[in-house]
Amino acid sequence: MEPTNGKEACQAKLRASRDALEVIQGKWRIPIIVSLTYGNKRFGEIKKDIDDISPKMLSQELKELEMNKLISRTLYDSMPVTVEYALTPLGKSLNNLLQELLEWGIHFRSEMTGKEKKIAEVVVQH
Amino acid sequence: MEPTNGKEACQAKLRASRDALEVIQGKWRIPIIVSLTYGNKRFGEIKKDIDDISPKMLSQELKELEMNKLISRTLYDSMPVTVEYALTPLGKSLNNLLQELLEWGIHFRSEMTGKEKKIAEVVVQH
DNA sequence: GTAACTAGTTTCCACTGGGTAACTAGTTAC
DNA sequence: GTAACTAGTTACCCAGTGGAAACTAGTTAC
Repeated sequence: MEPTNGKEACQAKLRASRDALEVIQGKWRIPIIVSLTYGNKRFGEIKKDIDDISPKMLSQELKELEMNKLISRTLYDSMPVTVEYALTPLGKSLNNLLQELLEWGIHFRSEMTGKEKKIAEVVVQH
Repeated sequence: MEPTNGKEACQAKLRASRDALEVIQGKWRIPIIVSLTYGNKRFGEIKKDIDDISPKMLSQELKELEMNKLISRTLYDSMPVTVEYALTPLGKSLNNLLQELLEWGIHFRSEMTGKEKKIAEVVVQH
């Protein structure tokens, strides 16, 4: 990634990143999508995968993801009513992004373990 | 990405994604990093790139990013004091992730433009 | 003196992301 | 009847995110 002089290129990238972030941001959306990466799931199953999410937040974030067409919701009126959530093609198109995110998460953790997280010394140059 | 049966694999990915999110999350951090992708910059220059960020938030998020070793801060006591921010190797290691994020942002926008964002009809199956 | 440049800090306030807990509602099993 | 399963909803509360505006502080130029 060259430090190109293109001011417009930088602005374009800033716009694209903010477009993406608007949809993906928050504590729970990515984890929910990761969970659905392992097959279609019902409300309670996602809740079990991400055990510290509250039903309120899960419900709320599933609605948001559905509105943005990243997941689909299918209601089965079986014996006890069940609902199945699944990734749409658009949701599945997050595959590469998720892969990079996961790899970086692992990389970051390995870089950090054992290292103190203090502010680096300020370097004064004359 | 196969819907493998591995419950442990899913849990491992959930952990990795949440590790990464903890560092990257928020409205401003990714945009700041994108800006620094285009070369080392001073406070005022980043502010100019991301013109709707307040100095308070920029200062606060730069500190967080520095604490997590994603960026470095160098003070030059030149005529007017200047401060230069730069990506560390760890910050630069976000390259692939950023690339995927940007591409997905563009993809998402093109998928969405012209399409109404309403909740899909509920499909009832017997 | 005043203005302008640098890089922030401080205060005050609003919104909302998110947590907890209790509650709804329909069906099956006992 | 009660309990248990499904999938949520609702009400209340708090801490943190983020915005606006004013202010600090050191130096240079006029």
